[in-house]
Amino acid sequence: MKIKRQTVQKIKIMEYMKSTKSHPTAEAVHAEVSKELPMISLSTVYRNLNTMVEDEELLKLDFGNEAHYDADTSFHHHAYCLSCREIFDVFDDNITDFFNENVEIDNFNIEQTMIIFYGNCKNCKNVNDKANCNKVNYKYNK
Amino acid sequence: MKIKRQTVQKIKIMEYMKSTKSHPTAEAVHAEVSKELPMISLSTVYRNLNTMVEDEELLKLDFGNEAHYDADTSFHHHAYCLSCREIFDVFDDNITDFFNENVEIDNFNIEQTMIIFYGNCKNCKNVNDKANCNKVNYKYNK
DNA sequence: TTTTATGCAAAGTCTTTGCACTCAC
DNA sequence: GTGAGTGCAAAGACTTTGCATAAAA
Repeated sequence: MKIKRQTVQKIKIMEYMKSTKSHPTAEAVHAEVSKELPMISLSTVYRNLNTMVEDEELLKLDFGNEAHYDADTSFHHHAYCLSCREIFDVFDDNITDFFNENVEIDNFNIEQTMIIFYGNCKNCKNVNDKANCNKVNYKYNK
Repeated sequence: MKIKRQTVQKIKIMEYMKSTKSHPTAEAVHAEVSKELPMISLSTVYRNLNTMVEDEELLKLDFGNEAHYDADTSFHHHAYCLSCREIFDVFDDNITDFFNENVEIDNFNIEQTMIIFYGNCKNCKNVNDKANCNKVNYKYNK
C-alpha cells in the first residue's frame, strides 16, 4: 500500500479547511491557501481535497455544477440560500433523533443521509430576489 | 413577455420524462428521445430541461458532477445506490409529517427540503463493492 | 535513494451560447 | 410574416490526468 507523505500543501489545505465554516469550493480553497503558499497549483488542491474526501476527513457537497467541501464530518445538514448562495450548517438534534429512530427504507441499506434546505437566509429574507433565485435552477414545491 | 411555442422536441421530452421513473441525465433523455426524433440535438434537450425546471415542471437533482431530472415534483426524496448508482424514489409520510410539523431553522426561511439517502439497494446489498463506492466520492459517517 | 506529491499544460466531462435557419403561431 | 425554438459548432466552467521535476521519508 502507498505510504502517504506530509507536504506543506496538504497541511495548509487541511489547516484552512479546519479553520473555516464557509464550505469553500476548490477554487476558493486555492485562492485562500495561495496567500500563504503562492506557488500552490489548483490541481494540487483538487488532488488533496479528493484524497481527504476518500479518507473521510472532508465531506463533499454538490451544489449545482460545483463541489463544496466541509471539514465537519459529524451528522449535520445544510441550508442553502437561493439569494446569496451561502451554505449554512444546520445542527438539529430533533432531526438526528428522528432519522436514527424512525427512518428506514425497504430494500435499501442507508449509509448516509444528506439533507439540504433551500430557501432564504435572514439577510435575504425580505429581498425576494426571484431573478437571482432562478439562476440556481432550484425551484420550490410549496 | 415571451410567448412559448409547442414543438415536437418539447412534447417528446416531456412525454418521456412523464413516462419514466429513472431520473435520467440530459444525455440519457437525449438518447431516449432520439429514438423517435433522430435529429434532436443535445443542446435542445438541455434548453428544454432547463426551461421545464424553471417552470417547475421538473426537479433537478445534482449527483456528483451531473444533473438528473425528475418529472415528479411532489414532496418526496431519493435513495442513491453507491454501487449501481441508481436513484430510487422515496415516498414516506412519516418524513413528510415530521418535516412539516417539526422542522424550522432560525433565521432561515425554508422553501424546499431535499433529502438524499446514500447507501446500497437490495440488489447491491451483499456486494459491498467498496472500490466502486469510492468512485462517487461520497463517504459514510456511520 | 526511492517513490510520492507537485506544478504545469493539456485533456475530459458536462453544460451553455452564438448564429443562421426553421417552423409554430 | 414574425420571432421563438432548433441544430450545429464553438466556447465555458469545473475537474482530472500525463509527465517531468521536486522533495518527503
